[in-house]
Amino acid sequence: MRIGKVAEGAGVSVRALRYYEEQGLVIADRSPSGHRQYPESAVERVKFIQLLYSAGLSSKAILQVLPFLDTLVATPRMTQRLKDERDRIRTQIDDLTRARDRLDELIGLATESAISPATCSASVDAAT
Amino acid sequence: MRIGKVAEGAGVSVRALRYYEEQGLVIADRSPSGHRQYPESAVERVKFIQLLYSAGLSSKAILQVLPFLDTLVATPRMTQRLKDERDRIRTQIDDLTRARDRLDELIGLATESAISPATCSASVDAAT
DNA sequence: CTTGATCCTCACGTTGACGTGAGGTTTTAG
DNA sequence: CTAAAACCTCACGTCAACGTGAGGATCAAG
Repeated sequence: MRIGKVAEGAGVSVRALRYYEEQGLVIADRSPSGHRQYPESAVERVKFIQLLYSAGLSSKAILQVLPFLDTLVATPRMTQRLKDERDRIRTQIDDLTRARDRLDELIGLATESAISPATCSASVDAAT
Repeated sequence: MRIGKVAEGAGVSVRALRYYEEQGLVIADRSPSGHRQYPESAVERVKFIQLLYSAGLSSKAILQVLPFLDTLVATPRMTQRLKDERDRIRTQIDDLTRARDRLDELIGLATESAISPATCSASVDAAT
């Protein structure tokens, strides 16, 4: 597979794939002419990388976790990193949940005050 | 209240408070000598701003929803913005939850392979 | 053989929320 | 009164994950 197809399949840009290689996250063979050659599995791998990025992991953090996908052997260091990141994600979920609840409150108040057409006409009626 | 106390109370840097003012998120009076003067309520306000930042809102987005806190009057535009951001946070929570679950899987596999001391000695026993 | 699509390697540009001095004034504790 | 602490305004630095040309080679189709 060439880079364009992988990009399309994984839903990322070609530039992103080159960047991932630069970071050591994806390894690509080269054709004699220098074009990158990816195995089919690269698409899934990149999707997983994207998942971790969207979860807020840095390239370095991903780099420390990815080898496990390949070898299925975890050093204590890798296991710890996995747990650390999971815990970080947990607290971030909690933060987001709090923020969402606060926004829900505000939206409640906002839509309440938005009934003002009726409320307003009522008070206008009362005023007249 | 002066800037240092607000920073301490809200758990942010002095620089951050100046930045918030620059963005129009916090308004501060000035003493005759030019020092910023905040009302007590500034601490809670800044905490709320931090909550929104940590939820991924940009300064501009915060600027569009904050007036509601002051006036308790929401324009349709503000209400829509509130809903948009809440929905964005919802999907982000979903993304994070998926990522957390994937990591939990991996941690499961990792700790499983980490029982290898016993497993290993067992297989060593079997091998001998 | 040619041309348009795809690929390559530099290498600088972008964005947001601050960090970090530089150089100077004001406040406060003793 | 004096020194340290706190404050002020510029204004440049940072960091990560790419975006965006520049300038050129390679590939697939007709």
